[in-house]
Parts: sequence; structure tokens; C-alpha cells
Amino acid sequence: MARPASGRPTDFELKVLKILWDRGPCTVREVHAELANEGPIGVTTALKMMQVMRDKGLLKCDTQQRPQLFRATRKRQTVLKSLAGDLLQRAFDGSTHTFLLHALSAKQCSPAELTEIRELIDQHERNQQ
Amino acid sequence: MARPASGRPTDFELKVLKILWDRGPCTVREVHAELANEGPIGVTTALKMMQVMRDKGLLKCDTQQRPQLFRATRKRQTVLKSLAGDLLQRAFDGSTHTFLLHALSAKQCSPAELTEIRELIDQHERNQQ
DNA sequence: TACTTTTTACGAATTCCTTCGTTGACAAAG
DNA sequence: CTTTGTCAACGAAGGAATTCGTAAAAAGTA
Repeated sequence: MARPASGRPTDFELKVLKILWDRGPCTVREVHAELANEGPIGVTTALKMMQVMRDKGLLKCDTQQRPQLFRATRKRQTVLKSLAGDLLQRAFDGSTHTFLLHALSAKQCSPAELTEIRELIDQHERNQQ
Repeated sequence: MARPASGRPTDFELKVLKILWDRGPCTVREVHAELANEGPIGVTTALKMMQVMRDKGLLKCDTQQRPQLFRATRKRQTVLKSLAGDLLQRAFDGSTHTFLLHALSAKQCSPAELTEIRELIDQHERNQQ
């Protein structure tokens, strides 16, 4: 009778991960300062969430240091790939082009970005062969 | 002290929505039968979730009919676009090609599908001009 | 009408996520 | 040594999601 843990990071957790990926290992204070830019949040709230993430295995912390340094255990690429793959499967039944169709309709793309996407596909095709 | 409602449908809710999009208005019994294909679930569980979805505005039900007919209030395209746009923004900071890059790395694509994607981009570019 | 089955509603139980308040430990400053 | 401040842990509080048991209400059947 419980919510099944999906394994996906929550919105909040993703924010923390992005900060750690961008800045490298951080103290709670540093992460909190970044988070506070987007809205009011208590230091202990940030700490608690990071402890939860540590218990889940999303973060590791070096308790030798004082203050402790937290870092992400999984690489940005791994998590993002998993997030994209999850939505691709769950909402679009694995149809990449339907996926892209909706992504494109959700956000205006500059011609430059479209070109970038074309090159991406070419490169992907070459690598597959 | 609460989780902010993200507005996104949950995994379960998305499953229900997909069934209703595919089959049109359904009774609880019909939806339950579909859900039960993937794993054991009680009828009242399905009913309850659909009632919650109704209260959220995701579904509407015709109480004149008996048994009641539920249907999705938003179109498939609207919800999928919103889901893709949400992840695009939240995880990839709006970078469509990074988004696609990770989607492609998450799932093998047939050459046919890659061609389809190329055509999609061409068409998208034409429509934008 | 009386009995059975189906449909619907209600609410309890449980887990997860998010938010803090409080407190203890530890170090720095006086 | 005492005071002050930072850091870390703990647990409570409460919304949200998911599960179902129980039972009322409606419909079907004999």
C-alpha cells in the first residue's frame, strides 16, 4: 500500500545533482546558497534532502572533511540518459521520432540548433555502423 | 511542509490516460482489465485512482451512464508535449539536441527511424519559415 | 418482490517527499 | 573557561500517491 519508488530523481534531487555536476563537490552551505537563488529554502531542509539522497545512494559525502563535502555518485550523462530513456519508454512507447516531435513542438528551435541536431543524427548513424 | 504538486501525471496516471486515449471513453472495469495485464491490481484501486484523477481534472466522467464512462479531458498530444517540454527544461535546460542525444543513447534506433527523424526535422524547418 | 451481482463511495493504512524546529557536537574567540 | 557560532543528526509534521476493505447503492434476475 505504498508508492513504488520509481528510481528517478525528484525535481528537488535533480536540482541538487545539477549543482554538484556543475560545481564539483560542495558543502551543504554552498548547495543551499545556489538553491536559495530560485526561492526561499531553509538550510536544514537542504541538508535533510541531501542526507536522504545520500541514504538512497545518489550522493556520497566525505565525513573526514569539516564541513562535509558532498558529491554525486553517478555521472550527469548516466542520469540524463536514464531520465530521457525512461520518459521515452513510459510516455512514447520507445518511439524516438514521436518523442522528438513533441519536444520540438514544446520549444522553438533556432535554425542553428536544427543543424546541430542533423549533425548529431549523422554522427549517430556513423557510429552505429 | 508538503510536496508541491508538479502537475505532471504520475506513472500510474499516465497508464490510465494512455488506455483512454487508445480506446476512447471506458468504464472502470475496462480500464482495470487493461491495467491487470501488466500486473495484479484491485478493481477498487483502479476506481480510486480514477476518482482522484477526476478530482484533479485529468478525467471527466458521465454520471448519467451506468456504469459511468470516464474520458481524458486533455488530448494525448497536449499532455505528451507538456511532458517532453517539462523534462527538456528541467533536466536539459532547454537544449533540444542534448535531449535528443541522450534519448538516442538510451535506445537503439533503426536506420528507418533515423530517416523518419530526418524528415521530421526537415518538415519542422519548413513549417517554421 | 426478494436475492444476487455489479458499481460506486468512503475512509484507513502506508510510504515517500518536503519542510523545519530542536538539539548536541565541535571549534573559534574572548 | 565561557561564550558564540557553525555543522550535523534526529524526528515530527503534513501533503501526496497508492493500496485495499467494507459497505451502500443500483441494476439485473428469478
